Amino acid sequence: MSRKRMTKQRQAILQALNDKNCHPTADEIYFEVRKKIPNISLGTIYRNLNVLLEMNKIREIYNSPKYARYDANPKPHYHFQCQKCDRVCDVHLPYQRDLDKLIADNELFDVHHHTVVFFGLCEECQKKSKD
Amino acid sequence: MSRKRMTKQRQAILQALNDKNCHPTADEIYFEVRKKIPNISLGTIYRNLNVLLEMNKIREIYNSPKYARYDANPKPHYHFQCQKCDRVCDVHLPYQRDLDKLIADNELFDVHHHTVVFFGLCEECQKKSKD
DNA sequence: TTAATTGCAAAGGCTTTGCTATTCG
DNA sequence: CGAATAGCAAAGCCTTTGCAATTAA
Repeated sequence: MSRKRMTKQRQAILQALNDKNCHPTADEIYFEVRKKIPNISLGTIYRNLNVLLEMNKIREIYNSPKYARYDANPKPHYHFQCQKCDRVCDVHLPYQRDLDKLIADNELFDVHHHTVVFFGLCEECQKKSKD
Repeated sequence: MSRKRMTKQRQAILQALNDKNCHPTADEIYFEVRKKIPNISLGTIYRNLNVLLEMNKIREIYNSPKYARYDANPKPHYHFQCQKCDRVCDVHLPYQRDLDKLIADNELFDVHHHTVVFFGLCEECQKKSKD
């Protein structure tokens, strides 16, 4: 990893992210930062977000897969995703319905359901990393 | 919603999804189904997956946002996403570290962490829907 | 000075869509 | 027969990347 600078663009992006209480998309950050740096480009936004991720200054929400995955079981249940091979499997932990109620009671949201995804290494990738 | 048919293509896609124990991407389904219907097109795969979603025969994993969202807080915590306006906010429920251990003890996965996302209506969208 | 970074524009990669021909019911 | 669906290809949309000019350290 190369030595990182703190450019005014990178500074402004981090600032914009800190000012938002909800979690913006790259595009929303772009519009926010353009108030201060009108000619900043969207490419710069994306590049800086990726640098800030590398530096562990920010997080990407969900670490979700870059493209859709489908499940033939429509009942709510939890998943595991391997961080190495991206495989997604079911997890045998019953759906915790009381969590929805807990949130609904403590926040102003009207909660319908929730999803849980565990991340780590699947059996096969654990074996491979021992080689 | 229009009256749905059960074409051999739709049938084969559903079959392929049921046969996989892990959760495939559209592309993986495409390659699987082509063994039976060699000239099926990727557009048909996507269109049918969307129809099957509408019919509640299958689920899309995560219901995650279509594009990345960023978070200035790198510590693990849970999120709420509004199903109407897509806004993503923090939820004040402490990270349940014991869940990771529970899964690691009961499955063959090496679990590092997990994410939780609650879905429902945010305060503003609840108000709007009363109008 | 010089390696990192920016802007711009083009390219990538997954997903959707328009159109015509087919096919299920 | 008529509406829904398939195939094909083009378009869309978010994100990444190549390149020459600029800038932080």
